[in-house]
Amino acid sequence: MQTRPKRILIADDEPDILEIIEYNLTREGYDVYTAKDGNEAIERAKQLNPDLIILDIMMPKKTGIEVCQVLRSQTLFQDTLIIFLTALNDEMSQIKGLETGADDYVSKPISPKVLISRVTALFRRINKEEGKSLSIGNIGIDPARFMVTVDNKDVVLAKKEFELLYLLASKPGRVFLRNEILSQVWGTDIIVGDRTIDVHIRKIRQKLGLDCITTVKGVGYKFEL
Amino acid sequence: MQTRPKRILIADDEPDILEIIEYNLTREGYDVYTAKDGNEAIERAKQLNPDLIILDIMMPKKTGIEVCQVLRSQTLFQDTLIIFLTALNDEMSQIKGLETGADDYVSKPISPKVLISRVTALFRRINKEEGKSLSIGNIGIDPARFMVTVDNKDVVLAKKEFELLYLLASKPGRVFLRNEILSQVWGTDIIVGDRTIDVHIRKIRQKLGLDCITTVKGVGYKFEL
DNA sequence: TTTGCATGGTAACAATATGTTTACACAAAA
DNA sequence: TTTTGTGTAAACATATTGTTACCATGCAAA
Repeated sequence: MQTRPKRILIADDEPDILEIIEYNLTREGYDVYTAKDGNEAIERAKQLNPDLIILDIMMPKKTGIEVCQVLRSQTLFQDTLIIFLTALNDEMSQIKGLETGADDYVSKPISPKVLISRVTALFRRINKEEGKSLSIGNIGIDPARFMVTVDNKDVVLAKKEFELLYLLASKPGRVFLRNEILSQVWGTDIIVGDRTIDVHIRKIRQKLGLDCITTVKGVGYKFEL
Repeated sequence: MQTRPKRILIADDEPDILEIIEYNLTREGYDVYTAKDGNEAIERAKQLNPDLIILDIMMPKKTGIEVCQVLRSQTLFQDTLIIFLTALNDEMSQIKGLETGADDYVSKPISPKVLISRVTALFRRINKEEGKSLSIGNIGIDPARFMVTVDNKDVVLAKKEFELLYLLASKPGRVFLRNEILSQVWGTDIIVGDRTIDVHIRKIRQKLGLDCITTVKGVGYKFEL
């Protein structure tokens, strides 16, 4: 299924950074557009309706955070992906503290490889959410409605629970290592204990009322009826 | 599928940092080596051929960036992973870091947890080589599912059992010495008794219900139908 | 605001699967 | 026969996971 190239808007006031990112993302097959300050970012976002916006925090006219807030207040950009570029650690913590509605953060200095991997990861995540519902045996998983059904009866899962189940069910039978699960569901930077996975697995098993998740000791978990 | 421990070279002129990183990564099971300036880093890299090099930017003799450039110019280090350690706000090194082809960066002050998570993430990304499934006669061995099938019936093996079987089956007919088996499945550091292999072999034979592993007395074992 | 609830993370402990060693029987070779 | 190596079962130790309870947080309703 061939889709149109994803449109990416980058806003940063440093031409070097802009150029490097543009070069790398273009090479990956994206349609890349640029803006060099906050106001231009908003303006171009409106005319381009990009799939992803990469915002530097420190920009003239409007900061990335302000841009994000402006955009998020409009329904058009409700689902647009936004990545923040941050230079400083305290910026990072500041952002994370705030409810900014960004989908990811990348700190400077930017490694093109890391950025690309984050971008593709984000698009992949979105594709999954848009992907049609999974149906394995008597279990239905509908990312669009964020719902799971067992024997056509609705089961309500919390966010993390759902994401975890969806990940496992996306490749039934395949074993997911604990590491894989952590980075896919929790992200690479977030550090949580090992027991966390167990607890969520348990909750899923409990709520679904059937044993569709198999433990592979010393390795990970897999979805299996 | 125990692979040899990944080799990591850390270069930093601050002994404290070096020690903290070394301690944490060693505890994670990596083989860790250190260097305290740029020249030593290059030298040790050449003799060790590490899988990952962690370079502080600010070092005597040669900066991390220079080290990176030197190494990257050689085909041997073309695919070696490189992580930069950067102090905050170091704009210059940021820009140059981008051009030198580092795979990731971690900013100081260093959180061991974050560093470890980045390191494992990097290795995982590189490790796309998931073992291939084997199929010998009526036996199927699928590392992705961590499953063995005999006549299309699933057989559940424990981790070590699976790894052992996978090793033997990877080269049917070939005899693996007890030493080889130990180092491949258990690793070089771990010391276990001789009977341990026997016991696992026995469990595999038992679970598979057929004799596909042949004993070569005084030598080792081989997989054979 | 306060309250209550849902969520998610963690610690502590229990339960269980797995791995290792021991001990000994047996078979083959010297 | 003696020696050496291997198979087997059971005991033991350990690692891994399951489970529960508790706390912090955020959010929504009152």
